[in-house]
Amino acid sequence: MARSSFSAVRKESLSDSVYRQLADKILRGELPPGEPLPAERELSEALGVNRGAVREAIKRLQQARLVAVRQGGNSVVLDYLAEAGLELLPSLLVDGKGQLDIGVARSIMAMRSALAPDIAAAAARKGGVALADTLDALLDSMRRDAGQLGALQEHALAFWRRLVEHGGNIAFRLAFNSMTQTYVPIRNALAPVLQGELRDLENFAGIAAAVRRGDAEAAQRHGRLHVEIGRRALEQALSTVEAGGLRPS
Amino acid sequence: MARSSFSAVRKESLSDSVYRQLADKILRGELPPGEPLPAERELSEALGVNRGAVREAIKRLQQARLVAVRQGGNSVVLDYLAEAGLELLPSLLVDGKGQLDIGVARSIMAMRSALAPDIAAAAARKGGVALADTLDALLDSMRRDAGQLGALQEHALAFWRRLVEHGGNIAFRLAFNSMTQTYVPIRNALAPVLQGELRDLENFAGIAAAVRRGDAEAAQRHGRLHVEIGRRALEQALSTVEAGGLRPS
DNA sequence: CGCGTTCAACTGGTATGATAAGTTGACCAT
DNA sequence: ATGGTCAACTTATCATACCAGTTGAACGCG
Repeated sequence: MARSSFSAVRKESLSDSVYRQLADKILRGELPPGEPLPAERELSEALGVNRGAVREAIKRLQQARLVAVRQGGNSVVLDYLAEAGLELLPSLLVDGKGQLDIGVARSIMAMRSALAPDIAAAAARKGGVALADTLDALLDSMRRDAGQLGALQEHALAFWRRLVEHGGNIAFRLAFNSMTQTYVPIRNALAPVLQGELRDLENFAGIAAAVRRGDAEAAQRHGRLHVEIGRRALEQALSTVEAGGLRPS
Repeated sequence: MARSSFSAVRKESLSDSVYRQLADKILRGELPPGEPLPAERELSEALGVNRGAVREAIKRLQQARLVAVRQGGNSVVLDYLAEAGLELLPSLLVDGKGQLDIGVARSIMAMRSALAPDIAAAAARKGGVALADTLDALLDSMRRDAGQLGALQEHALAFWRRLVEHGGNIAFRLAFNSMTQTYVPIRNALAPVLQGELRDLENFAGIAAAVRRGDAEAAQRHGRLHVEIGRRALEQALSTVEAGGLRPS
């Protein structure tokens, strides 16, 4: 019995489609910073949709800081490298055609390496025994499903989610959300690459034990060792492919 | 002669206003997760605006992952702690009434402490002499404006911006953007608190020198020492006020 | 020529009302 | 209990106005 023989039918609204098209053009550089966007009326005619749909899409581009809008003048494209927030990561990692950007992947792993140790440390400071118990339960699940990479992956993600939920740091939590949303679409392609990290139950256990003792420093150390395994593995995998391009999911 | 005796006139569109109102209700917990949003027609009537404005606002809420929308049913409020991305930080730090959330401020400083060292390290690896030159120029400006906290603050922000621009890590860069957008609205209130860090030209110089040598480890060390100054200072300031509440700008 | 004024032709912002399409829950027949 | 029907919701989309701010070229005055 497969985990999901069926997948949700995709339903994309018109404004979603318009947003994706415009965002993709901007992120690919086809619409460079400073370039004025076509008028809403032009766009709606060119795309064959109502002007309301175009306006909704442009409002979202504005929120993502991809364009600046002002009444009376055309909307202009902004420099997303200087303006956009972390929520843009998923669109940057895999572009409109499903191609994976290796530089972005490297960047994400580096950021993960920077944050994960401190997430573990914060959890150790604030989590307490209750958190340690749920972490131990997850460790049991990991040991039970040691052979199934996909299951291990889910458990690992849940492990980190617990840590970040109980660390009391909302910035870490939001950043974790952004990174998770980037990770999930490509997790199947990533599982074999990260298997060394996924099977590193030693540091998972080390973190759990450190949380139980309230030992922030130990949690930080185990966290750092753990994610470095994955970072190195991905680094090696990327440098061999470097131009091939993995496919999401 | 003040730096800016005039400020830009604020112009908020109707949909912006609707968005802020709804987002504030959600972030304050007035509209808890799972709660269905009023129908678009109800909202437009209650707020006295046309339905298009409401729809644009809801599209933005959807993009921020504050609500889930599906045709035929009411939109429902999501749990932003579990869904939203880092771009939500500014709205969380200072709420609709301009009150500053101390826990959020602490979180941000912790995240800054986690990222800054690695940002400096990445810049040292990739920046080269060209970056070092611009950093030295900024150092000169800092020494020249040593007495003016506001100017120092601008220079420090530019210093870090240069580092993150040349580190070649787009995740760091986007996260930096998100944090900067959080920082700017309250920077005037923060300047006196962070003055110890702003006047720490020693570690700024250390980072610049490390960049010139391509010494990532030294850059990381100086970066860590530097931001820890500010983190400790804010920690102390917050624990004394703890319930007072600073005002932005 | 230089410089401000005017104004028509843009742009986005708001409003109204109609129709299509999907969801929900009560009701009913089997 | 199960599944079908249907009316009353909801959001999605559309078309067409008109309001409001920007822009640039044409104009006129010194």
